[in-house]
Amino acid sequence: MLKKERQAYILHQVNLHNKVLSSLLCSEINVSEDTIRRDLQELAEEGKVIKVHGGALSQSFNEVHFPSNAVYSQNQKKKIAQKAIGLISNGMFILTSGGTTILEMARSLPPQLKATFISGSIPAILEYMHHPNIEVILIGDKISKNSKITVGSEAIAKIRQMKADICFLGTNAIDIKQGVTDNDWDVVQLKKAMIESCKKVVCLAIAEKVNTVQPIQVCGLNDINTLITELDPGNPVLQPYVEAGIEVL
Amino acid sequence: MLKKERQAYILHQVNLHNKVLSSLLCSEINVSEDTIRRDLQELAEEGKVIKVHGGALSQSFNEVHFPSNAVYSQNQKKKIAQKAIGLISNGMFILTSGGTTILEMARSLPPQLKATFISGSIPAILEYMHHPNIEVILIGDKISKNSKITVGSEAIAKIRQMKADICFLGTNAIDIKQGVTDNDWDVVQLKKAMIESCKKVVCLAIAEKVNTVQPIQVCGLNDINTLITELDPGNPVLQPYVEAGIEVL
DNA sequence: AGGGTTTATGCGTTTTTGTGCGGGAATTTA
DNA sequence: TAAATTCCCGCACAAAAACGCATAAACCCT
Repeated sequence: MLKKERQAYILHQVNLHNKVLSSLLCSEINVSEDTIRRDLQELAEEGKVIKVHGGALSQSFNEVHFPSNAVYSQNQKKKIAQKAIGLISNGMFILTSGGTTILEMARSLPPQLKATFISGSIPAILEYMHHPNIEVILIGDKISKNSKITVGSEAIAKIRQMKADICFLGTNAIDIKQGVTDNDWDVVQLKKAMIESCKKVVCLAIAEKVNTVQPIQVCGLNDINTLITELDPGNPVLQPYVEAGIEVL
Repeated sequence: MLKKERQAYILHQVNLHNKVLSSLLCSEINVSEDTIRRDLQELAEEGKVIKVHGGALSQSFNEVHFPSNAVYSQNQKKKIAQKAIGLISNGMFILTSGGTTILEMARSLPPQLKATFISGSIPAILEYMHHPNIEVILIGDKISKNSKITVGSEAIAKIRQMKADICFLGTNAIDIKQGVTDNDWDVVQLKKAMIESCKKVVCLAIAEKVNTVQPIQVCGLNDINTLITELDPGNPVLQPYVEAGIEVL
C-alpha cells in the first residue's frame, strides 16, 4: 500500500468516525505504529486532522464541541427568545425562572411591551429592570449564591398566592418519560410552585437538552402546555412531544 | 476514549446543564475521579469552565455584572464604610437600605465575616452575593426602576415582621431640626419600616449631606442611635448631634 | 548499468503522557 | 464538632511518542 493511499484511507476514517486510534490503524493496515504516527503527523501539519495522544480527531471537533463565543449557543437561544416573545401580549402577568435562555428572552423584549414580569432570579431581574415599560416584581427570600435565585418557603408561598397568565421555564432537561428534570433542589421547588401558579406553562429548551435527563424531577410532560426549541416544529425529534399533546413551537 | 474527546464531552455537559459533578461524570465515563478532576482543572485553566468543589460550573452562567467603581466621593465613603464595619459582629442580622455609601460598605466587608444581610436594594444585594460567608435575604416586591429597590406594602410588611440587630441607612440629608429626610416617597416608606424593625439605627452620611434637608421626612433625630461621617467625631459640625444624644463616629 | 542520493519503513531505546491508587490535607455537611 | 467528601501530592505503571539508526526500495544522473 502506497503512502498517499494509506493517508487517504486514514483521512477517510477520521472524517467518518471523528476519531482514529493509531493502535487500531496499524493492525488494520499492517504497518508499524511509527508509520501511522508519521502519517498522522503529516496530516496534522497540513491541517487535515488534529493529532492527539493515542490517535487523531476530526477537525470538526474544534468547531462543534468547543464553542468559542462567550454565551453558549446564543444564536439558538435568540431564536427561542423570539418564539417565546410571540406568546406575550400587553397587560400580561408573566412568571419566569432563571437561566441563560430566559436572559436572552429578557434582552429581546420589544421596548413598547407593557407587561408585568415576576421572578426570583437576580440576573433575570437585572435585565427586566432595563426595560422602560415593564413592571418588575421581585420574589424575595434567602438568596442561593450558586443559582443566583431566591429560594425558600417565603418565595414559594409568595408564588403560590399568584395566578399569572403564563410561565416561562428555562429548561435544563426534558424527556418523554421523565418529563422536565433539573439538577438543583431549590430551583426545582421554585419551578414547581411556578407551574402551579399560572394558567399556561411554557418550556424553553435548546434542542440539545431535549431527550436528556437530570436527577430531580420538576414536573411530568402533562403539566406543560408548550415547548419551544430553536428547531422547526415539524422536526422528527419533537414529534413525540406533539403526540403527547404538547404545543410545539 | 481519548483525553481530548473526554474533555469535549465534559465541556458539552457543562454548557448544556450549567454544572457537572465529578462524581457523576466519573461513573458516566468510567474513569477515575482523579482523571475527571484533572480534566476539569485543565478546562478551568483554559477558561472554559469554572472549577468548584465537587465539580464545575459553566462560564457563561457566571458572567458577573461588575457595578461601576466610579462612585462619587469614594474615599470619604470608604472611610465611612470602615467605621460602619466596626459595628458589625459575627452572627448579626443586619438591615440595610441602598445608596452608594452602603455599596461601599458591602464591598469592604471582611471575607471571614459571618452575618445575615437583609435588603431590598438590588445593587446592594449584588455586592452581598459576592461575599463567601454572608447570608443574603432579599426583600421582594415591585421594583422601583429609578431607585433600584423593591418598594410597596409587601416589602414593608416583610420588614415589619423582622427584628434585626442593626440597621444601616444610606442617608440623603440629615439636619438638627428636620432629622433624616429624603426625596423619594417609596424609599422613605421602606426606611421608616426598617427603623422600626431593628434595635439600633445607624445613619451613614458624607459630610456634605450633614445639615441639609430634603422634602420628605424619614424620622426625627431621636429615632437614630448612631451617625457616621468621614469626619473626626470631634469636628464642630457634628457637635450639635452629639449634644442631641447621638453616638457620632 | 551502476553508484550516489533521496524516501519510506521498521526496530530498539529512551522520554513523555495519561491514568489509577493511596494517604493525608482541606472543605463541606450534618 | 464530627463525619463524610473532595482535593492534592507523589508514586507506579503502561501506553504512546520521540529519537537514532539500519535497511531497502525508488529515483536520478552520468
